[in-house]
Formats: sequence, C-alpha cells, structure tokens
Amino acid sequence: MQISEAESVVMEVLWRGSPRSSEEVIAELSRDQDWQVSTIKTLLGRLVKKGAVKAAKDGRRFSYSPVLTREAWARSQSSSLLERVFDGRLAPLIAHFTETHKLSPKDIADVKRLLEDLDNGK
Amino acid sequence: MQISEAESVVMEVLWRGSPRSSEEVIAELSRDQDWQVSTIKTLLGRLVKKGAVKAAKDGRRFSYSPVLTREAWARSQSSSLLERVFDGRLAPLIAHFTETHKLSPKDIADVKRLLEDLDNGK
DNA sequence: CACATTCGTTTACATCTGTAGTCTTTAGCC
DNA sequence: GGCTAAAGACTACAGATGTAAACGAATGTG
Repeated sequence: MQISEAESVVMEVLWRGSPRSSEEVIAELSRDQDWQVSTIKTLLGRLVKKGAVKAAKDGRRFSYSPVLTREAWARSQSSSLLERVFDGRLAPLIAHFTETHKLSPKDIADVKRLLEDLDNGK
Repeated sequence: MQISEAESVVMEVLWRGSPRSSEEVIAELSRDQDWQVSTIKTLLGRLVKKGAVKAAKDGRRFSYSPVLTREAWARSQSSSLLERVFDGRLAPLIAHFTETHKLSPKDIADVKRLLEDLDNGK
C-alpha cells in the first residue's frame, strides 16, 4: 500500500476517528489545511481506489474508514527509512536520532526502561 | 535540497567516493541496478541541476562530487519521518523501532551506552 | 581527414502527485 | 412533480519521477 504525503494527511483524520462522512473529513481538514473541497474529495477518492480506505454506503452518502492502519503505515515508513538511509542497521539509526535530536531526561529514562525490558526476556 | 529515491541511489555511489567520472558511476551502478546508461546519465544530470552534485570539468569529461552530504540527507530524511509519523516526539519513535525491529544484545548494549553518555554531562 | 566512439544534452513518455474545476445524479423541498 | 443543493465521479493540468532513446559536439583512430 502506497500513499502519498497529502493522502496521509487525510488518513490522519480517519485514524483519529472513523467512520467519518466526507463532510466531517472536509470540515476537519479545512480548518488546518488550506485545501479546497474538491481537493479533499480527490484525495479521498484516490485513497478508496488504492484500497487504503473503504467507503461504506450509509444512506446515499458514504462513510469512510481506514483499511490501512496507522501502525502498518508507521511500520512501513520506518522500515523504509531504516533500509534506505541506515542500511538496515538499527543501532546507527538510533544513534543518529539521539545525537541530532534532543532527548529530555524523561525520554532517556523511557528508552532505558524499554531496553531493560528487552534485555530481561522482553 | 530535494532528491528522489532513484537519485539517492546515485548519490550513494558518490558518497562512497568522489570525485567520480560518469563512467565510473555508470559502471558501479550497472552492477546492482538494472538501469540503462541513459537512465543514469539523466539522474546525474538532474542531480547537477538541483545542485546536489557538482560537475567539475576534468579535461573534456566531467568529474562529479556530492554537494549534499550524506549526513545532511540522513538528517532531513530522519526529521521528515519524525515529524510526519511520530508527531515530532522522539521517545515514541525509538519505542516503535525497538518494538518492531530486532535488536541484537550488542545493539541494546550500544544504545544503552549512548544513553549513559547522554545522561552524564553528555 | 573521414569516421566511429563517447559524453553530455535534449527530448520523450507514462505514472504519480498536488491541486482543483465541472458534470451528473439523486434526494429533499415547495 | 419540477427544481435546487449536495455528494461523488470525471476531467484537468502542471510538476516530479522513473525510465530511456535520440542528438550533437568533441575526439581519438586509421
């Protein structure tokens, strides 16, 4: 499943809550995106055609729900970065992030705990 | 600086070592990519036009070198993932990676050490 | 010097993406 | 029952991308 940047913005709305009518999706997106109604309709249509969203007939209108889960999408996006940029090696990737982005003490503690858990039989 | 997937493959060659003649780039890429010579020429040309690569005249031929560094590129790719997928929050990103991808004991140790260093005066 | 080779430039073309207008159908309103 | 508004479908169009052939200029070669 291959969705574009703009399409993922529409997905975010559906991931936040579904099913949604196109009206609701449009209302929510019009607030922060500077998109015309037809743009959003096109995006929704493309997502349905791609199979990332399903449109269930609800009366005469449609009710849209994500088929692609946010988790699956996050996984594929992450794996893509890992493969393309870090040659599939996790440690360098994490090192890169810890070096170039600020981690709060709490972040550090959180991640440490994660690692502890992984260490002890997970 | 905005480079495409295929373009980044060409960049990898230059990042591995530069300057390189187009001949060398083509030789190296023809081995693992199933690309025609003209495809690689096009990609090189586009990279030069974009300013990601500079072409220095070397006799009558050109000698290509990266302008965009691999580090800068890795940084922008990483930040993009962080923003788009993890809403800019690092801990969830790292948690995601440690959960969905296997970390060897050595990886875990490495990352732990990284975090220790960050903890103590960095 | 004519000619083939080579390198870089131009042109090509289909698909995807961002962005949006137009058309059609249908349901609800007078 | 005819008319309008809205939803979804269809059409549009430029720029990016993947992929590559054609072309032109310079060059080494016989």
